[in-house]
Amino acid sequence: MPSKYDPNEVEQGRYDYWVNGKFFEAKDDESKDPFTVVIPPPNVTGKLHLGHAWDTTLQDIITRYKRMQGYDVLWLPGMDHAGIATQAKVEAKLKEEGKNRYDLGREKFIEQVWDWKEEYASFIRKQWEKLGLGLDYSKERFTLDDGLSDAVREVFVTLYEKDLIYRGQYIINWDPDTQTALSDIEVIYKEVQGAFYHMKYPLKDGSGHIEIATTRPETMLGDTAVAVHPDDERYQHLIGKKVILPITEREIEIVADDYVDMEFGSGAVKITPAHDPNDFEIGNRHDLERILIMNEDGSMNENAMKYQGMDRFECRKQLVKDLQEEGVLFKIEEHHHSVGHSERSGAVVEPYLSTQWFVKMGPLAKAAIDLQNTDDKVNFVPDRFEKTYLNWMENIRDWCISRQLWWGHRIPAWYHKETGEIYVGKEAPEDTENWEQDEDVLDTWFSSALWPFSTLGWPDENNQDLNRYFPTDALVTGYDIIFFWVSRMIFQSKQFMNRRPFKDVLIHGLVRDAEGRKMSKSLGNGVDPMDVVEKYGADSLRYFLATGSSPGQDLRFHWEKIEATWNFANKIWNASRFVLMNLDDMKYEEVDLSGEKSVADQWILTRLNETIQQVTRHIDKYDFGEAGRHLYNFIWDEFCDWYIEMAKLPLYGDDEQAKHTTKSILVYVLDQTMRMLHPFMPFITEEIWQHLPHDGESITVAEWPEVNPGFTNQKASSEMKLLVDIIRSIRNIRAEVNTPMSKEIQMLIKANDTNIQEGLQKNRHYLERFCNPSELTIDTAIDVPEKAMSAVVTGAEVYLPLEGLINIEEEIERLQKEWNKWNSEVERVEKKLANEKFVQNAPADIVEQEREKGKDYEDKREKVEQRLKDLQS
RNA sequence: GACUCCGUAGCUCAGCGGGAGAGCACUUGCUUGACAGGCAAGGGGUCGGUGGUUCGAAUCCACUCGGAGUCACCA
Repeated sequence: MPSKYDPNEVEQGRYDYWVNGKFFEAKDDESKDPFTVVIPPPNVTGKLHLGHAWDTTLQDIITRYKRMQGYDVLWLPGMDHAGIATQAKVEAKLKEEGKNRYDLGREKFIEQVWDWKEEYASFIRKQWEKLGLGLDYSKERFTLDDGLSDAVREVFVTLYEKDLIYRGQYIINWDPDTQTALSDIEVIYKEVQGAFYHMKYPLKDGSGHIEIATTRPETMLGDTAVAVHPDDERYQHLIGKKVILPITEREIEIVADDYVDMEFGSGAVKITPAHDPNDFEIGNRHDLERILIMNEDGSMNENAMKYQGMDRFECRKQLVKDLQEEGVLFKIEEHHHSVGHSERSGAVVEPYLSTQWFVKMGPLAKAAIDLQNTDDKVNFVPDRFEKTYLNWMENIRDWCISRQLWWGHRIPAWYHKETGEIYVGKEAPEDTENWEQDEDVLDTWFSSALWPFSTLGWPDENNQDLNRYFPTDALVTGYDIIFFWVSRMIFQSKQFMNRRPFKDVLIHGLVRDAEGRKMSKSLGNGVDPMDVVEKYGADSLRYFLATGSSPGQDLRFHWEKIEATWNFANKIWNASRFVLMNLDDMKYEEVDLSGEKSVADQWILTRLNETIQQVTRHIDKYDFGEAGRHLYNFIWDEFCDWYIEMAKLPLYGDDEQAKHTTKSILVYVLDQTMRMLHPFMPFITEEIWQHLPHDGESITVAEWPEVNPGFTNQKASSEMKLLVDIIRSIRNIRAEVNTPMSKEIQMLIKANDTNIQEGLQKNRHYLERFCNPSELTIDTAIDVPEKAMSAVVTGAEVYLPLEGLINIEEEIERLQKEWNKWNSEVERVEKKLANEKFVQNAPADIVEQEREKGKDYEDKREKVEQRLKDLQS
């Protein structure tokens, strides 16, 4: 093994070994409990970003952990066809070639998209490989697979038959760029600096005019009324009268409607039922005409008269100019307001009258909300996101699911060529020549909503996978898609499986750049996860992602942190190198922990137990950060800094029995530690595990460590603590008086009692190795030399006669400070214990702890005080 | 307008009812037989503010200041 950890070397070929060994495949093993996770299917539009890397790393940790715990784990991979996004990419590619999708025709175009899909799918699989994800490729799915498409049709038809899907003419969000309808959540509202245009519409009877204001003046071409509040005294006399709409010269009526806010603007509102959702409602109440004034591409249509053919924004400019000249438009105010933009294309979304398909959300949402009051509820982690979810569900509106695209699931509805009758079914009507299928496809999220069960074989209810692996156990995703996906999976699963789709949903945040900004193409601040893997290895990236923040919080990307994680990996690498170098070809069968153990042995085994307990507990709670920190501290601060150093004594000594036990413990502890670290850092742990004496083919299927109560030894722990305290205090003094470790000095240790003295005698070899004394005296009574540095630890005092090096005044000053420290501690504890309420109310063990601390502090204070007296006399 | 999150060491973040922690940065020393990307020792914080609950608050509650976000409304 090289002395420097080289991730590329370590990761090379490892994934193939895992995949070929089928370690990641669900075993359908009835003797084990199943544990299922379905991957949030990435879009086949492009490459994975750090957000994906984070999301999948968390899932990999969960599934590797459960697999090691003996579950029959299924982690199902797959991808999403991502309707608008993918189609847009392919259309952009065509545009470069000077073509568009209509040149190709539907069939040819879709063939091209499939080519694109295949290309990116293999790219994504390559990235999953680089990240080391333990996916079961034998069960990989794609949202447009036959089975999943079958599920989509089944759901559509069933909901239609239950009146939960309907077709109708409503105001929807229209994206004139991609020329498709969008659902409410695909619209992003952005604050923009716009204008408020004030206009006067003349009354037909010539008795004056009525003032209205709008932010979208071009829509006036489609106005079919002006509305005022029925109680508004200013306008009482005008209700029912007609105004002449400028430009078009159409007569429109002044109507009264409660919707109008008297306080806002002039209190009169122009009504454009075909271009505004509120106006649409008002139009329905007053039976108003709906005049559409735009084409689907955002240009003005024939109803816009002389503006026909102009783009909507160009029309706005020209119209404003014309209206100003006519004196209709008399004021333009600056106005800050939010305007909807297409999530995909960025185009300003047009509220647009259109015939579309909708999911009636009321009953579905109610069932999903009610589910949360049952034992079958979805457990959100962190739980605050349940509130986010419920808030949204409670205020949900019907879901527009048809999209004017070609790439996606074609809506299973046919229209009779002559009668116009609608037929909805999984297959085309038999007399197919008389029918035309709906041209549109379904919202991508319509199919993703079925993902947890459609991937497992539904609607075939006898499917084995479905029966064994559904409901799934955990879903991991970012808070940004709770509405898009999580909530929709819940209500669809409730509707079709009558169960929750997953027990737990682990919500994480967003990856941001070092300054806390979102990573975006326009800012150019994105980091490619593959670059990180290239430079520092997948293990470093994964450990950073898993431990860099707490559940639900965002995560800032810092190269320095990745580097720090690499250092950790390098530390592990070298510790393992040390262990391996000292094993002398020890075989797995030769590992033997039954021999007599040193304090260090007993201590490290005790700490290992505690670490197993903590790490397991934290992973169970999805607290990967805490789990990682326990491992980090155990490996670096305890195993490397102390145990390995202490193990060098027996290893370099000639007690063969002790040597064998030490080697066994090194192997055992390292093995157990590598297992716990494996879900976080799969590559390096597998590499090390393979080098260690081991049993089994791969650490991926090794058993998760369990606490061994026989190994916990508190007495050894306190003996160890005393040794560490003494060693530290001596190092401390050496540093204080600039006496390097290489220089031998005399050491006197005064033990508080004979027990302690015997313990220290037994372990004096450690003190000799770590402190380098010229002479080491351990006794309960010692003659304290006049000129000496001293330290007080729990159970003992340390004296280092350092004549010539010691500055009495400085030493007195130092001791004075120490005395102050102990004194304030004593006072604090005394005050606490003097408080009757504390003694009465606090738990007994806490009170007892305080009493013991108090004794210890008093003892230390007294010893420091005595030392001060000696020096000052 | 409703809701949520964050404010802890110079920086990035843990901890979330019983004595302030980590990584990086900083200071000093070290050719210690795994690692100088290392080892050893150290400096550094009235845990945003004010009240309250409690024997005890960084941790729970209320208010408040500052930052971020989600949803709704926006003629």
